[in-house]
Amino acid sequence: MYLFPHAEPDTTRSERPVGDGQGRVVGATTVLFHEGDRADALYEVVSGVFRATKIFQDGRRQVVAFAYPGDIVGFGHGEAYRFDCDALTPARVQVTARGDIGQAMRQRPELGEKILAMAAGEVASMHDLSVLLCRKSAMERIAGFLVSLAGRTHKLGNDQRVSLPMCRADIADHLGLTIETVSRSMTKLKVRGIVDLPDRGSFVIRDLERLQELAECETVVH
Amino acid sequence: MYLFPHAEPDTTRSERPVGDGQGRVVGATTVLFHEGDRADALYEVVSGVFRATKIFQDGRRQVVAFAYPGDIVGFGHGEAYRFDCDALTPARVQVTARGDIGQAMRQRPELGEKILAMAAGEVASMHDLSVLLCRKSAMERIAGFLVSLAGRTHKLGNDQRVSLPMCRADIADHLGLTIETVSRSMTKLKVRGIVDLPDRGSFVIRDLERLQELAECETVVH
DNA sequence: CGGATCTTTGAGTGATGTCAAGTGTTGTGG
DNA sequence: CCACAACACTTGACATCACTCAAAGATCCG
Repeated sequence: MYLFPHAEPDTTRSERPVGDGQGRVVGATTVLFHEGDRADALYEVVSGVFRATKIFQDGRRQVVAFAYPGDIVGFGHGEAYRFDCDALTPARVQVTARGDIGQAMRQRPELGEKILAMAAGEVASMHDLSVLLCRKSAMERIAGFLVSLAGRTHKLGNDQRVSLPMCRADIADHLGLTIETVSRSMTKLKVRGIVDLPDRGSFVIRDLERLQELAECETVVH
Repeated sequence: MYLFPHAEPDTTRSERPVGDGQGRVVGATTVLFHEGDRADALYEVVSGVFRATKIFQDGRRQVVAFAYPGDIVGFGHGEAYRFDCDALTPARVQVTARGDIGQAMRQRPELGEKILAMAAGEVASMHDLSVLLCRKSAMERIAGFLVSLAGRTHKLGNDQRVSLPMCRADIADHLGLTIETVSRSMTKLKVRGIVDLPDRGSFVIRDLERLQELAECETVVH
């Protein structure tokens, strides 16, 4: 269900939309927008995974969020986008020009409540992130992150292969750790038999209960 | 300017509103709501400072936000509030019953855009928090926090006394540090002549430039 | 004045960051 | 199909920063 199914995809960008009624199709590494660009569109992820990244002068990077199908990116910005956003996998997005929102709301006031709900979702996920960052140990953050990923991809159970489309550096910059610490923590989880790491791009939860114990604080699953 | 100036204050709570047209008056330590309460009202801070706190099973605490005049609390929750909120100082809040929002939006669709802006502000402040938490060193977090406080109270300059209504434990739990580390970092800032700490409840920036250098990454000032 | 609470300061420890080397994987061009 | 380069990931050794535990000031409030 799209909030604004009548909205035209934004054709002013370099990546041309492929009109198939399913929204714009983009390849991996496609940039949706850069920090500082005029925030003139919302993107609902239809398929694939996106990465929202903020880069600081000193070269440090924060991965603000990973966006999965159903998530909306480009919300909660003012005039300009506050971070870069690019695709980690081939993906599809539903684009809504921002100007259309006010218009749509005037026509269909009940949309306001949907927008409220969207806002709540966005704020909630930021809460989750800051909760994750406040957890003291690297292990807790990693465990929490993996549980959250499994939940978002509807594979929150034992022995299901969960895709891990982001690299270690992305995870590290998301959790405020180094790639070495991420690697060591994951290895430790593997050695303890809590997860399996069949290859770079995926993981399997072998003992969800213990993983959740490690994650400790209630992990909000979307 | 209030979004819903016609809204009646919520009279169902233990703290009775004092109807003076300026919203409800509350004393320090007054609880606006607890985590888990039905999220049926928004609160705009008119004066004073509030604290949003999340407490975990293991006893750890996260201070999700400090709310200053102009800030809106109670936004971005679903059915139930996601954290506790109480006053750090005597304060006034403008209360809007949540049911009134949908109603108000139907009547005045242009409100939708205001709500969008509110959501943007809420999301932005959560971004800022996670940025703060990702900064590696304790010093950067403290410096960033002090700069942010000075900005929010419109005293972002040298030699102005800025109120510090929250205790060290609140700061620590906000920044993901311990009170000892907070204390040591503040002392170090004082020794270096960057800030002055005339008493518990306030600080004075003596060298804004150096403080901002320590905070490094762009600190968004509200 | 005295107790309670908050804050500061000190000493020691441990987790995570840093630096560095080594292994594995992917993709390209011969 | 293989060789090689580029990149991603893992592992190890060491250093450092922040946490823990402990005690000693400050400040507040009766």
